[in-house]
Amino acid sequence: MDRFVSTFTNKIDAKGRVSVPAPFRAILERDAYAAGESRGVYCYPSLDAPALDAGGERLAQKIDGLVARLPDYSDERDELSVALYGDVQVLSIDGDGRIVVPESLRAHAGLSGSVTFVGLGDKFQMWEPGRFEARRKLAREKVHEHKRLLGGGA
Amino acid sequence: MDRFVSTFTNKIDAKGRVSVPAPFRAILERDAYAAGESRGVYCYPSLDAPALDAGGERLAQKIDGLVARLPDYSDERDELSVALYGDVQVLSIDGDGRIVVPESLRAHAGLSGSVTFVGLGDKFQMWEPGRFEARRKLAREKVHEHKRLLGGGA
DNA sequence: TGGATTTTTATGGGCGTCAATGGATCGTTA
DNA sequence: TAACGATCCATTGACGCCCATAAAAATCCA
Repeated sequence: MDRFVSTFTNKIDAKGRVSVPAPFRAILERDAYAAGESRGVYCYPSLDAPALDAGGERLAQKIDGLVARLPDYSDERDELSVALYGDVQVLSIDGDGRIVVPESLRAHAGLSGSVTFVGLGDKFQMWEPGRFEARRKLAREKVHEHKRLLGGGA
Repeated sequence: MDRFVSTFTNKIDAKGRVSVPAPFRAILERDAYAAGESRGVYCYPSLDAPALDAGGERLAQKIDGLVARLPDYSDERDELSVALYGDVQVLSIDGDGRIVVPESLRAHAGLSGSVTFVGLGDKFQMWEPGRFEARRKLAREKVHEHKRLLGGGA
């Protein structure tokens, strides 16, 4: 199973378009093909970061799974649905591998000039480059702290 | 199976007409075609929110299913039937993809200038934009609280 | 190994189509 | 005939689609 890895930074042009990094695109395509669905990127504001979460069909099905566990027409289901489906935007990839990020999403992540794509395994995130740099630095430090806990595995 | 996803906000004109977002329309059409039924939107006041629930044939059949589970002529069945069927309006979509929301429904959701369409998987809701924003915020907080319970999925 | 060539990516711009919206027309009915 | 509903028409702006250029990567060949 393919995973999103590495980070790439691309520009947003005057029309709000951004190229999805080619390696990510390849994964999305295989993913969509496997699910028999049309291509499309599912994108929503990250719950705990000034960034956007995104992924393909596999991610969409994961969300379906969460909601489907709850009984039809229950309050919990409606609430969860609003938060999960309601915030999701389906971005289509044009012939040149680009997407348009709507204003509402761009605002949440503070995106303007360029975007940093960050692979996270079964999904990826989109960050304002500056903010991501800060976050990455912090993450490095934490990893360093926890390194001994990992017990020299990989 | 197609799902209603994303949110869209459209205007209500002087005559009470609103454009149904094109992606939703596409789903409704496929849905109606699959069921061999004429197009039409089933719409009723949400039971637990100042909003309207709406959907196509698939939603109608789901409601049928809920009611059918209860024994014939039971009080529960009568009550549920009234609650679910009683307030349902079948709205027709005109040639330009618009529906007219009747006054009674509009009152329940407090709709006036514009409407926010919220995809919830197998149905969608129509909200007064301001109220929806509040609801969405609340829902996100709840999801955030329960995130670990959900197994870190989304 | 080094250099040349071909292929993929990223990015910018132009253009046609479709969706959203407002207004007009026509028919029906009270 | 006035009011309302349904169908049709027109405008505008957004979005999808195509092409052009340039940079980078991969490939090939001497």
